[in-house]
Formats: sequence, structure tokens, C-alpha cells
Amino acid sequence: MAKNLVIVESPAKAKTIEKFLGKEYTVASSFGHIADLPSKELGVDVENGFKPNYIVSSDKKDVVKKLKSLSKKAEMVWLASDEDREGEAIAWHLAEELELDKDKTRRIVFHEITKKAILKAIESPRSIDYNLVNAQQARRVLDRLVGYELSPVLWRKVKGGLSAGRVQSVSVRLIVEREREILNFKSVPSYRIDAEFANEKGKSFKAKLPKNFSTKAEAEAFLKKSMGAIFKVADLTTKPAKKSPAPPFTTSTLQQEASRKLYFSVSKTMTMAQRLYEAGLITYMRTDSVNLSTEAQNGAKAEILSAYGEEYSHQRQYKGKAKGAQEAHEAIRPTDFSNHTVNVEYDQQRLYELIWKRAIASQMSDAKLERTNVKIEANTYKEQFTANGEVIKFEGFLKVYLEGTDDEDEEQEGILPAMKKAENLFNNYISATERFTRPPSRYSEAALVKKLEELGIGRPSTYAPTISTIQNRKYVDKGATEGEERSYIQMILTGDDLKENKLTEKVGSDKGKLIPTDVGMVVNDFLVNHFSSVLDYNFTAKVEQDFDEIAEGSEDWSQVMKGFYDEFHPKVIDVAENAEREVGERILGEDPESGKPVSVRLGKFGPMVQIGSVEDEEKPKFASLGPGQTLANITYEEAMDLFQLPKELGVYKGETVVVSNGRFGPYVRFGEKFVSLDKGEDPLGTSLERAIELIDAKEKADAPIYTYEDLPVQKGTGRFGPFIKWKGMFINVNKKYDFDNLSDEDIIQLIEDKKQKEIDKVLHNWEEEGIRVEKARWGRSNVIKGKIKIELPKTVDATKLTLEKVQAIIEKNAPKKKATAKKKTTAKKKTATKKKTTAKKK
DNA sequence: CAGTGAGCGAGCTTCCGCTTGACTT
Repeated sequence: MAKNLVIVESPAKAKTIEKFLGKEYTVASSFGHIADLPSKELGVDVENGFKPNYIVSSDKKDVVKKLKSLSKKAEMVWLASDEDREGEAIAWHLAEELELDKDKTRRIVFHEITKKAILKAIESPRSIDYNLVNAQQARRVLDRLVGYELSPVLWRKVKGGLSAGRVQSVSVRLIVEREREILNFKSVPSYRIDAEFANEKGKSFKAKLPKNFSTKAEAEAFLKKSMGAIFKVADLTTKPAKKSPAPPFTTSTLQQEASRKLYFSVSKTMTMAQRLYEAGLITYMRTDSVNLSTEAQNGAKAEILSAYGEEYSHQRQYKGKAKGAQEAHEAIRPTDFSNHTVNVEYDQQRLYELIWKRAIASQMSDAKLERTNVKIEANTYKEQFTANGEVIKFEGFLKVYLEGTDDEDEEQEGILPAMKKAENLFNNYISATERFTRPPSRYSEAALVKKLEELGIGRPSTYAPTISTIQNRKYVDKGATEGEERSYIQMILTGDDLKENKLTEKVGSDKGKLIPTDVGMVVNDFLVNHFSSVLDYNFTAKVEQDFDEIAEGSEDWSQVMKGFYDEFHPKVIDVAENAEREVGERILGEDPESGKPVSVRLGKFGPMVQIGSVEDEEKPKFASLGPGQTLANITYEEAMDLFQLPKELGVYKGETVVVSNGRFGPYVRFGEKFVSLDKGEDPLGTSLERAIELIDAKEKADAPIYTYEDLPVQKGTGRFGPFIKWKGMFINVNKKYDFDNLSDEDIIQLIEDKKQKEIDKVLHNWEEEGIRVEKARWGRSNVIKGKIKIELPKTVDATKLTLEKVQAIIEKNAPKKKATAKKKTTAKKKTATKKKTTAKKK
């Protein structure tokens, strides 16, 4: 048995380090945090110094058990979690949970996974830094208090199941406010003037007028003045310039660049990077640091020298500028620079090459450029055209890599032909094109990450999960429309010939962009109205200062918590008691028939439009909003149209065909059968022909494709891809099969395989009692009796269960019947009265 | 699932940050 146990956070890291350290050392991993607050309760004693109640999370019990037994056998335990707040807390939790003896425990830290760095760390151990631990506790407790006190207020005032938090709520706010800017934006047209000239040698180049004309008449007048004009080079300047490489990737910049260049989602980037990391090809992918180890710098230099030559090398160390960065790791870089590419799955390979190029480029010399600016004058007016050119004199880092840009307008500056001042120019054409000012663009996932990082909100490990959370809560949706056609005018002057064209372009595509839902907007408005301090963009930055002071030892963490909570908690109580329910109501107008108000609001099942109010004698009329309609954008006319639904389209095969908006979108009903319209399809605009087309398609899709053991086999596409259905079983059809043309043999094969799998799954089957025990996922097993399903923990060896034991388990764990509660409900229904107003003012 | 939208009111939902997992309807 090895004398030393080293504990790190990541198993991949453990593997690497073990190689450096030799036989005297065992290296194990904690898989991140091992202890946390319980998820079912607040877990913070707010009355006693905010003492947290830590528990070992259920999925970490095995890890702790294993580490404990390893630590018992070791002579020295080295806690080598990361050198930041979270890492220090992990070290502390390990010391506590493993009950480590102080004399045989050392805390070590290193920022880079190199043999030198690790050996050096072992030579200079320290003890656990409790100030840093306390800063982490403050962070953890603050997030818990904010999240677990605000969320229930939302359940009460908006809708169940919602959530709020320091990071997610501000993320939603950014998206909501951007959307409002777009909604309020008024697009203004103007005319941009472009031209093409040729020099005396006949080489042509493009130029433009620095300012646009605001009306068509002005633009046209300008073009007319240009007829027959003589053009000359008025001025010509040439200046040297340089471009420097961007620093190597952090998590955030990697996500942005992979989104721009490879069109990866943030989570896809992280999955691909994780694979590369586990394969030992790149350094750790969750980092906020742009540092490179000396070893890495030398590795990059050697590669640059051999591949490009001396003049391309320029060693640089970058300074981190990210707010709140903790820099426990290196920047993201290849572990071996001599691998220009790696032989892995295609997408991983593309990401690797991006990382390689960026890291190599960061150690290369500046590009040297020459920028030329030409001003062109006409003899008939004083406006001057300008043309800009850029020539690369020495490419430097541009040989391997150029950073992408988010700016869609950026024009590539080309090479200008040689010209002299006062040289005469020939005009090929001048055009005036109608342009429209554009609203700010919606956030893409990567753009949101960039903004969050600028604000210092969230950490590298949480950017991707945060984006998932706000989508799971239905606060935000990903856009799916291609945009709309817009027509614009272009006038072109060629010689004395002035032509006008009407062209079209696509604008406003929101594909993959983050768009707030009605729920997102309503929740955001509620939070911003009542909890402005937590929703403030600078809230995180402010509390980070407090955490820093705690880490330095100049503040007591529970005092900081008290300062926050004494303000926050009374506000929560007050809002929970007194605030109005938030439904995002907007009055659109009046119903001409009844004179009652027409309003939109968030209902129990989503956004809806309503005529009249519940207090009226007569019941109000309701209708759900259709596709693409939101509380914010729906007009009075659109809202009134919704009351035409459900609409009868006619009769097909003896059944009435009806269209309407349902809870899950627009649909067509045909007798008892339902067919969804396409996402975004307008039910009001649906014809009988279109409905019949959908019905026929549905009938065809539902038609059995085969009959097996006298029972029909159907096929379909579900959340996890294509499947076939037989006897109520869903059978996944993987890529090995041609789903569109399944042969009879394929179908039989698939069914038989599934049957076998079902049989293999059963561990016990007591048919008389109707009780089964089956293998389930995560190494667990399930006890099944009729509709009751009880998950047994991993620790239970299900193969050894007896009928008696299983019956006892059912007795203990079966869900209590709710029959009594239900009876009460129906009985009370009739006697229900209007207590609304009195209940509210409690 | 394909309408509903209050009232009754059991018992549920939730945070951020550190890790990897292994397979569903």
C-alpha cells in the first residue's frame, strides 16, 4: 500500500498526476464537492449565525466511503483540490467527513498539471485556509437564502415550480430587457451610397460615402449630380499598423468562438471539451485564466520554431481581466503542441484544432499591416468618397488564426490598387441603397455568456447549466424562425443611366437566439419590482467584494450574512403577504358587442385573452394565445380573432373537422383524433384542404407497419429519436437500422431483442402476488406491484431479496392513498364561496 | 393531452458551484 494519498477534484487529473508521482503515492478524486446543504429544506440556521447543515450528498456516499478507507491506510493525506474558494471548501469538507488527523494531513495547491509544479507543491504544504473556506460558506449560504426564499414567493404569486436565483434571474433580466428594446425599436430608413472606381490603369476598387441620405429624393438628387462628374484622388494616406493575437481560451471565450466558428451550442462545446480533456489532449476546460505554464510556453515556442520559423515566435504572458476571476487553472490549451490535430470524433477534432490554433497564435508575433485611406472628390459637389485598404506586410499570428467577430456589419477591407494624389479616376457605377437602422440583436447563448462574464456573474462551470435552467423553467425559448422578407429600393447610376430596382432581403431571423416567454417576462417584472437589489446587475459584484474581505480575514462571514438577511428577509415576508399576484395583465380595448374590456394575461395554463372579468354576473369568455403571439406583442384585432376558435372547417369522411389552439399549440380535430399543426402555423388561416392533408398524413403515420403475434406494430419519432411501438412497448430504433425502410426482419429482430431485454431485467417475479423486482438504471433496482413502483437504493442487493422482504418494503414505502382528500374536494365544491378579498388581506 | 382559467387546498416545486454519468419515452 502506498504511503501517501493525494486527493484531487477530477478523476482525469488524478490519473495524470499519478504518473508523475510514482509508487509512493496513490491519487484519488473527490468528484467535486462531497458535502452540500440538503435540497429539501433551507438547511441554514438563520437564528444561530447562519450555521449551515451540511450533508454528504447521496451520490457521493460511495466516494466518501472509498476515500475514507484509503485515508485510513495512508501515512499522509494530501488535499490537493483547486486553489480557489470552492476548492478550499472541498479540502475542508474532506478533512471533516474523512475525519482526518491534523498531523497526517497537508493542504497543497498547484495551478498547472506539470511534474515540476506538483513536486514543488509537495515541498511547500500549508494548512487549510479557514478564511477562504468562510468566503465559500458565505457564497453558498447567500445563494441558498436568495434562491430558497425567492422561489416560494413566485410559487405563491405567479405559478408553482418556478425558481429565482442570483444568477438565473439576472440572466433572464438581460434577455427580457433586450427584447423590450427590440419591441420599442423604430426602424428608420436611409440611403447608403456605394461606388466603384477604376484607376488610370483600369484596376477597380470599391468606395463609399461616409454619410447616408435620409430621404430617397436626396439620394436621387445626389446620383443625378454625379452624372458626367469628373472624379479625382483628393488625398491618399498610408499608415503602418499592427494586430496582436488574442489570449488563449478561457471557458467563456472558447464557448463564444466555438459558437461563431463551429456553430456549437454552449453545452455541446463543453461536452466535446470534456472528452478531449479526459483523453489527455487538452488542459482543464473550466477555467477563467489566460495563463500558460512556462512549460506550455516553451512547448508552443518549439512548435512555432519548427513549423513556421524564428520570426513568427513571440512569447507572451497574458493578464486576466475577467471580473471575479479566481484563476485556479491554466488557460485551455493542448497538452502537447506538436499535435496539430488529433484522431478523435469529427466535432471533437474541430474543437481541438480551434484550441490548438488559438493557443499557438497567442505565442506568435504581431501581424504587420499597412492601412491606406483614399479620399475621392467630384467636381460637381463637395461630398467625398472614401476607400480603405489593408495590406498585410507580415502575417505573424494570422498565419494560423484570426478571432471571430459578432458584428455582422464588419466589412472586409481588401487591397487597393496603387494610386497617386490628383490621379483621375473612372467611375464604374454609383449606387444608392435603402438601409434600415437595426434594433440590437437578441442574445445567442454565447453572447449571453459573454455578457454574464463581463458582469462577473456565474462561473465557468455554471455558464452552460444556467442556460439550460432558464430554458427548463420556460423563461426563455430558442428562436426558430428564419426571419421575414423585406423589400428595399436600390438606385444604380451607370454612366448617364439611372435605374431603380426593388430588391428583397431577409431580416429578423431569430434562429437559435434567446427569446423571453410570457412567463419569463412576468416573473422578471415581478422580481425587478419587488427585489430590485438582488436583480441589480451589480449585486454579484458587490457581494464578491464582501467575499474577498472575508477571504482576507477582515470581515466575519456570519456578520456579512446578517447584514444582507436583515434587509432581505423582511422584504420577502412583506411581498409574500401584501403584493398583488403578477399575471402581466394588459387591457387591449373593448368588446364592441358587450362593451366589456378585452384583456390579456397569464392564466393557469399559459397566456390567454379574456373578455369581461370573473366578478361579472356573466361568465367571461376565454381563449388561448396562438403561435408566435405573446402578451407583449398581441394586438386587439388578433386577440378578437381568437374568439372565432374553435372553428369548424367542414366535414371529411363523415367527421367534423375543427381547428383551434390547445395547451400544446394549434391543432386540428377530426372526430376523436387530434393532429398538431406545424409550430408557428396559424390556426385561423388553416383551410380544409390543409387540415385533410394533415389528417391523411397522421392516419398514414399511425397505420401499423407490420403485425407481430397478431398485434400491430407502429412507428413514430419521440423525444429520444425514432422508435417502434408494440404491445405498449417503446423500442428505440438506433442508427444501425434504416428507419424509413424497416424490413420485416428488422422489426422482428427489434421486438425479439426488446423482449429478451425485458426478460433479463426481471430479477424476481412472484406472479401470484403480482410483485416483480427489476433491474433499473444507476445500478439500482425497482420493486413493482401494479402501478406502484418503488426505487431501491444502489446499496440493496436485489438478487437476494425474498418475497417477505419485498412485501415489507411495499408496506413501508407505498404512497398513501389520496381517496379521502378527493372526497372532501368534491363535497366542498358546492359550498364554495367568494372569500378572495378577505383571505388576501390577512 | 387537445378545455380549461375563481373558489377548496394535499403535497409537490427551488439556489449556485464543484465533478462525472450512461440511457430514458
